[in-house]
Amino acid sequence: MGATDGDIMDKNEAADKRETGTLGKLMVLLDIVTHADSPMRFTDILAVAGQPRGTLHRQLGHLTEEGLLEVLADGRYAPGLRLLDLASRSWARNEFRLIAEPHLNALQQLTGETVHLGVLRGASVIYLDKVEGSQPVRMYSQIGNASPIYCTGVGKAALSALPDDRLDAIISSVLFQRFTDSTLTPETLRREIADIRRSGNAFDREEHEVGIRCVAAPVCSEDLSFVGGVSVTGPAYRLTFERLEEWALPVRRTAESIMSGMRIGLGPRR
Amino acid sequence: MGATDGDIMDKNEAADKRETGTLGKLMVLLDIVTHADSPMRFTDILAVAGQPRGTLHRQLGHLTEEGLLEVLADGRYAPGLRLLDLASRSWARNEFRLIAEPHLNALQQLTGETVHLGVLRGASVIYLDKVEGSQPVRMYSQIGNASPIYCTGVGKAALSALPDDRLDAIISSVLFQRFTDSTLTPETLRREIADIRRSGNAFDREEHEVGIRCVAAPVCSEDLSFVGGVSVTGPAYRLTFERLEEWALPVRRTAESIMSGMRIGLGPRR
DNA sequence: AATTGAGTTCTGAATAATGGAACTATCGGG
DNA sequence: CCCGATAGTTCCATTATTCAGAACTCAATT
Repeated sequence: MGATDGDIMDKNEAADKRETGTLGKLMVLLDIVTHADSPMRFTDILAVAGQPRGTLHRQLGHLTEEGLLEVLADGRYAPGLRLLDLASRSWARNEFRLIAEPHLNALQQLTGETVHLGVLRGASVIYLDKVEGSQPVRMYSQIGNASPIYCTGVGKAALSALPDDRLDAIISSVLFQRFTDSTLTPETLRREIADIRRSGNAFDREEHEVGIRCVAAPVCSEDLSFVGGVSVTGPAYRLTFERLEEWALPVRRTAESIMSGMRIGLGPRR
Repeated sequence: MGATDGDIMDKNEAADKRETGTLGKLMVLLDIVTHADSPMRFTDILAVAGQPRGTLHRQLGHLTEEGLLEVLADGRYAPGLRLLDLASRSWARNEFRLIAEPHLNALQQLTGETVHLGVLRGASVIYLDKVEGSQPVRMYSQIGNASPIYCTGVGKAALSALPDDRLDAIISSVLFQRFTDSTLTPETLRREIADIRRSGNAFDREEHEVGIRCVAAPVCSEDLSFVGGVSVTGPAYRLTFERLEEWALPVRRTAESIMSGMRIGLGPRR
């Protein structure tokens, strides 16, 4: 199982200067509960939320009332079903995903491996879509997942599309966790970004999970409102280094197709 | 393409007596935007939200700031990526889903058809999980989807587990849309519910989509904090009426296994 | 240049959130 | 059975946010 990262988008998320008032406070709670490994009791939340008991109680009540949280039989709080409902709609109609979909399928056909579309959010990559071969594998298990940016092909590809100031801001806000022997550090990451900018391709050589490699290429809109990447991922025994090189170009081509689709689909304000 | 229902959980959702203050108002907006077929301009939202311009502007600003909404290049509002992030976590750790998973897989193996786990939320069914055969079909396209309760096997199974008062409340709050020639009306639904209670199985005989049939059975926790169902779904040419009968028992067995798993997993307040 | 439409900013007044304390319920000993 | 904890809920005067509407900016239209 791929390590899920709990603590990556710390500062970028919270320390945004602007305030969102009541909503912001509630979202902090929602994050606490959804990030927990298992449902939390009132007191558990109280300990980390740093709010007076009365206040917390009302806030959790409101979140529950709205279906964003759920109270289990034993009183513990878990994420609510409304989230699934909201997300499924948000996913189904996502413009970028819709534009990319046919190109992702084509790339999957060509390579026979799993193809991903990911997008940068804060200091994480969120997988927007995934096209697999024939195996009946759990799909939701990836889509929507937030993954670290410094050890996934899509993440590094996305970073390479950013201007230096935003790149620096992100790199310094992330804490680098070591997943495998090959996981990058801030310094090696910077060097790699330079390579990616030159070649147009990012690679993941078992940097996140042993035995998993990928080739990726950046996909972004002109105004950088969308910054992400496409990738082809597979097991190391099939994705030899030659294979990775061989697919570098098709992946880049796919990225370009998606980008030109975005210009058509989003350019004219219909 | 299966019809997606926009307008089903009207009253139950909104007319809940309790107020959630600021959060409630913001969630209404979020619903408006996520329910829209395409991104909405400020003025579009203004028209349906019934809020003063200034107020709406700030509210949308807050939602955007939190990543729940996104502002596209042309200023239109679309659902934000944070929703995916929240939902993926909420799904991955959902207790009921985790308990049901192995049983769903077993049922899929046995029947070779697609197996669903759904749960009642308000007056809709939300699909919590789906196990398919070999076809590489889009999974997210179902999970999280809210479907009508009166014309899906899982929906009818779930209803049959409810006490009469809650059943009545739901039936009267839903507006029955006619999807196919076989779609039920409030009256025929009530009659069917009675059948389901007797036999333990719900069927969908092309009531939602022509050519699609299913057998389902109710799954619920003792305290009715979870009310849902499992189903086996497939094309009419494979799921003959004899087949449906043949699988009625295995589906019921699966439902029972899940329920006993829930008693073990949820009973003792660990 | 004048008009309309779309979006943003500002303000005192209205409303909802806050936090502390008091209250209740449940549990584990002694 | 009672005591003291621990856990969760309710209350209410105070305070901070949100509200509504008007005034304002900016662009496109005529």
